[in-house]
Amino acid sequence: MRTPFFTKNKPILLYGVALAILLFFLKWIELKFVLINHALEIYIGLIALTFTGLGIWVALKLTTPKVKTVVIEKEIFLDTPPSVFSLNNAEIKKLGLSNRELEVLQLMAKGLSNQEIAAQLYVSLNTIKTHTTHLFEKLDVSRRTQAVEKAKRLHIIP
Amino acid sequence: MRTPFFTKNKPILLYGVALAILLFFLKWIELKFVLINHALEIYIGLIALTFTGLGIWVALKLTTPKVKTVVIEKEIFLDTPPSVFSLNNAEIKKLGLSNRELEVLQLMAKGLSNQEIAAQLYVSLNTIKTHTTHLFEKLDVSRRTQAVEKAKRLHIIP
DNA sequence: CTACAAATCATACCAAAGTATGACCCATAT
DNA sequence: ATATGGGTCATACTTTGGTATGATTTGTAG
Repeated sequence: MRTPFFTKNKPILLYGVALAILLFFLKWIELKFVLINHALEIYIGLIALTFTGLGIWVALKLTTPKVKTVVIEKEIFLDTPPSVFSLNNAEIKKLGLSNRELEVLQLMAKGLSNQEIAAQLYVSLNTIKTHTTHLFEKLDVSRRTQAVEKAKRLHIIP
Repeated sequence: MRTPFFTKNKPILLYGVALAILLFFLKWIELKFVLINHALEIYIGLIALTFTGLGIWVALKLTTPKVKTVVIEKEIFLDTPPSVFSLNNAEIKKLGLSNRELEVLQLMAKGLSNQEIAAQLYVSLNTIKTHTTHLFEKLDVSRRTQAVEKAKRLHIIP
């Protein structure tokens, strides 16, 4: 990033100009005061005062400000936690659920009856009953509501 | 809170002492330089330099440090949205669910049988059956799995 | 006071869910 | 070739769930 010369050295240039003006001013004062005897102390006092002020001004202009970094934590709420995909597949394998059993489980979770599930999958009611029996054994439950609850808890189904 | 006098005015006292020392120093230089003709410019230059330095030093000591505050917003993702309480209560009122019906619904969602729910609530199986019938009417469903699914969808239960 | 909703319980019946057992087909791994 | 596991289906039976109807009690709002 290129910073223009003037902008970058502004304080220094200002200092130079101010110094030049002051020197002229002091030369003028000198001419006035050399005529008056015993006025050297006042002259020096004025110089001291002026340059002290100049020093203060320069210091204030040149000091780089301290940077204070404040980190504000902004909470963002998500209703879909991004960790759903890896876990469920692992659980399905661990439980040994077959494809068909998984399909039945998903329809079961939607609240469908065995009859409705059978219609959906174009198989007989008895087949669905067999699948549900196997499902309950593998999930270690005895009722469909428990199966759905456990499956959701294990992130097998959304 | 009481700040000790010395600690509070330390820079000012230091300035005073430094000033006193400098004045003595300058007086000594003056005695030396007045003997040399045309040395006034050098003398004044030294004074100017010295007091500029003094001004800078005083400024740096006295000024409260400039603080530039940089605010960085850090996003934190949470998976529990806090908007669950107002909505469900509104839904419960809208559906006209009674306290007891809600209790039954919650236990139902855990996968408990009517028998188990009855035992939990210390009432008879028939009572639970009555509650579930009312629940199904109000939720406009015909099976417990559907009731649980719908209740979760409406954020009535976690 | 009374009308009403909530909560309780009962009896009876039908539908759905769940269990047990056995059988068949088919692809795949041993 | 055969053992294995997934998927299919059936029969028979038990348990649970759900519906219908009616009754009692209690607290509360009009």
